[in-house]
Amino acid sequence: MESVFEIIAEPNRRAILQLLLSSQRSVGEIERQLHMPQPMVSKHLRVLRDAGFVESTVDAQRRLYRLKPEPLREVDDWLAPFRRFWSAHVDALERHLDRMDEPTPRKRNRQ
Amino acid sequence: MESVFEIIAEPNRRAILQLLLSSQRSVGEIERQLHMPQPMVSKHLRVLRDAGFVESTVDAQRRLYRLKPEPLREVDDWLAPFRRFWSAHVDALERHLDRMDEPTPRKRNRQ
DNA sequence: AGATTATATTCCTTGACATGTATATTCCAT
DNA sequence: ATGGAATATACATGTCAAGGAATATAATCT
Repeated sequence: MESVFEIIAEPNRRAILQLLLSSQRSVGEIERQLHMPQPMVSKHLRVLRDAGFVESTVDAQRRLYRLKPEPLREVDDWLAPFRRFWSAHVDALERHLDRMDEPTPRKRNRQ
Repeated sequence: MESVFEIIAEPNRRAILQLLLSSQRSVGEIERQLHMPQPMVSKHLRVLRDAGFVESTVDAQRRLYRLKPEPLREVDDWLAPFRRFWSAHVDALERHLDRMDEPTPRKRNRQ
């Protein structure tokens, strides 16, 4: 479980991150708002914390978790070169790129 | 294997998508450039095609695969609300949000 | 101190998926 | 038609992580 991508592949973890967008939360709050069993919340938070997505603060018996979104930058960076592709005239751009670096210039049938 | 996030969680699939950024490629080209066995390439391409990440064109015995990055938009959209968090003054923003929606206003020790 | 609340961890099971090997399919060339 | 190249599929295997149940740890309150 190293990759940032694997970590956000889990829907519950994404839900937790989204929940933390608005404010920090205790484990119990997350548990209630997302309707997940408490051990499950703790386990996902552990993964998120180890990967640097969240950090925790002690408040009595509670642990308050807050967002630390730096790791998401890696996803954003990976995504960057793809953005130009969905910039409206996708088709034109696609075809332009396809003309470069033709493997074998031959007749070609659309499937 | 429904989720866009799960699909790009696989490193080889991300590599294929990145390779297709510059130009369309045949399966054999992908195989050679990424040093992956051919069945593996075909299988990952199958997943990517089913999910709408790529489309294929027939060229003799070859299949040319090209990028179709629309599904990545979902990732980009999900990422959007997090972007403001890494906008330089992360700390200030964090603290601001933490002041809202306090669970129980009590003394709080930094961990 | 004992009871209660809040969170973390351990153990176990199960399912999903990536990979490898082998084989099937399809198309081209001679 | 036969052989070979390119790609896809089928089958078997191993791994890994998510999920559930139970329990451990830690802090609070009376």
